[in-house]
Amino acid sequence: MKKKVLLKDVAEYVGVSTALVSYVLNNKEKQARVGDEIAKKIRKAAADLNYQPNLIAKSLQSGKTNTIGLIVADISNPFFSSIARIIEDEAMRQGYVVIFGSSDENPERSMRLIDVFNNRGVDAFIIAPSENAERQIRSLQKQQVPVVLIDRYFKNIRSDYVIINNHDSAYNAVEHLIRNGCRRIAMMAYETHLEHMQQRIGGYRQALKDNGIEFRENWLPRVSYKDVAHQVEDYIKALTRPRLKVDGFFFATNTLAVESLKPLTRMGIRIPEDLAIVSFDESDAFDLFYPPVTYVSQSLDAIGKGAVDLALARILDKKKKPEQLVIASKLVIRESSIRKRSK
Amino acid sequence: MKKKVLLKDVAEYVGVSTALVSYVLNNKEKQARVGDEIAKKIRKAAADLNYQPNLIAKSLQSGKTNTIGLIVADISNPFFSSIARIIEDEAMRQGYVVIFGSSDENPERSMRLIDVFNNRGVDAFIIAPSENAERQIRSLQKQQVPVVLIDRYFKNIRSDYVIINNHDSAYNAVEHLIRNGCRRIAMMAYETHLEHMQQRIGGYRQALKDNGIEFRENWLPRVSYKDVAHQVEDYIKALTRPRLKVDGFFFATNTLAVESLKPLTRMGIRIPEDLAIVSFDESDAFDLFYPPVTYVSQSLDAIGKGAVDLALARILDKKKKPEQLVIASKLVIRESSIRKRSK
DNA sequence: AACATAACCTTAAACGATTAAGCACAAATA
DNA sequence: TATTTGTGCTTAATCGTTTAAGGTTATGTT
Repeated sequence: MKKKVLLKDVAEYVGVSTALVSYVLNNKEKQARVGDEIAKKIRKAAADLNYQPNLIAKSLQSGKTNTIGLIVADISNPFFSSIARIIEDEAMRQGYVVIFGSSDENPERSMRLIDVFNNRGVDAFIIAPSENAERQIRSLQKQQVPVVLIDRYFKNIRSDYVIINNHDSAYNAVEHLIRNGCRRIAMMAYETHLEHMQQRIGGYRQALKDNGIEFRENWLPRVSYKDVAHQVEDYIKALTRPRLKVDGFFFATNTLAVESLKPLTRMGIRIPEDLAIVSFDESDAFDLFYPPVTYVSQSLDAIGKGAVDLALARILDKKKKPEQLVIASKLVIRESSIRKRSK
Repeated sequence: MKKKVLLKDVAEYVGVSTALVSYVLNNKEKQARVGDEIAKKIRKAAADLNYQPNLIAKSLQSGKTNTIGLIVADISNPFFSSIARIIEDEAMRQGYVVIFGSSDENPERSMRLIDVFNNRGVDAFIIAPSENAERQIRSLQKQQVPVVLIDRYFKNIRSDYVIINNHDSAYNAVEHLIRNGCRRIAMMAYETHLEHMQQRIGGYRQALKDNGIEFRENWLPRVSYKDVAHQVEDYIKALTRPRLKVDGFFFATNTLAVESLKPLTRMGIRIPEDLAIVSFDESDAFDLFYPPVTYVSQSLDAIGKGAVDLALARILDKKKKPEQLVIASKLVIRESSIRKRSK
């Protein structure tokens, strides 16, 4: 129940000023010309008393918190929590800790988080921005606060970011379906103007076009962020009805796929015979589903590490030119998309 | 690029001392007898200048950070990330932010996290403790730092915690298998002395005993935390071999189940015909797996909210008597455990 | 002996807020 | 009129560090 040990306590214990203790414990003995003897004594005393520096005081003094603020859409989404883990590890290796928040794709919530984190003096932000977050990002940049965007980015904001090539990834995925005999290919996307989603849609449309398949609005349901499960189910029902019937489905994210697979299974739709399937992102469920689901694999490792690297680099040099990392994706082909083609 | 607006700036702008500004912006005008006129002016000025208080300075002064430190085994595990999300929401509602870390079931890492978070002055910890973390928890308690344990707890530490009734939950799960005609029931557990795991094992053994089934060490593989996938596969292979062959399997966690289902599917073992299955925790994969997996559902909501409540209560009263919350679990019965019994 | 230099340590002002104590003046009381 | 009480504000210490600037000795140089 003794009170916390302060720098002052160590100083008194040894019989020197706090300045000396500070110098020694921060390994500035050389510059401060501290005697070897006394330095040793100070270190010993600090250890004996189990002195732990108050990092808040340190931060106030130095203007550094060694904290990274991570804002994602939803930390309970495995895609984001996996990235969070990578970021945590990488940050920890470099002496940083991570404070996180979920924006829920909601600009107000995102803004609140950004403000709070900023007032707490995070040294850098890593953000998977929600729609309409441009102003917030710009504002941070104006204040010279390091920001790295992940997963999503804004065309008209020059910033550090780490993404994958969404257009090509989608293109490849859809082309893969076509090569496997699909001609009536739907894509389920989220209703958002966010660039990454538009790119994925673009890739889908381009693949159709390049293969002489006409695009149909009907085939591109756009799910809004609220009450996803219901909407998904409705769309799945509609698109598997005879009139619209599709033979291939490309899902723009793991949640869309997972939510879609539930009604598909219930309805007894055979995969890939009735419907071939490819999804973006990964999920444990994709492995265990039968048949295993083909998916576009993003290297979460590369994204997380890249984001931390860019963030730390910008902390060191706030004026540096923004860097963009485009991580390669990989189409992991499983049975959900492989049709035995009738020659 | 203007420098940050400080309290002092607001004060100068209005032409008063910083004290007044502080009183007004903290709604202490009454106690400090600030004039109505000037109070209005101050508020206006703060808004005009977009003053944002430096929370670090505030923390240093007040000794409060409004931060909760969350330490789990692995934030990328959906079980923990889902709880993290609940905790985040609940904490945010109460004006707290969350900083998190993954212990990886490793006491050294756990200790490092606890130290760092503690030196940053988190107001409370919410911890899913790893094995051998007793000392660390005790040390926090001695320092009067609020700690709430979740998911796991220590028999010989009096602390706040939120858990489910592991013994009974396991008992029910295993009994359910027995009622469905299983007699040779294995359980896959983690190799740890942590109480929650021992309780689950205890429930399993008790259920066997109460139903006249003799316990066999062979049937209880204990997986250590490193290289889980490999071990799991080996155990699955061994236990499905004719000599040991089991007809029911109870998994102590979602990761064990998910990792087990992979080799089981590859090996073409039919579920539930060849092997009936029940798992602890939940997972998207349990819904999509065919057949859907029976599982012991913990109310993550109740756990998360409960943990935050206990934490905040203890922040308010550090001497209060430790409280224990035992959340009810629910066995969600799906086809993976339902055998058509031959009468 | 007189002074410069080096070696070692202390003082005190920051960092940006909060808040107890005190000061000056006006109004109320006697 | 003198004294008390109340009102509205300022001053300055404080939280726990860091660090520039300065202060004392001891040592070296001439």
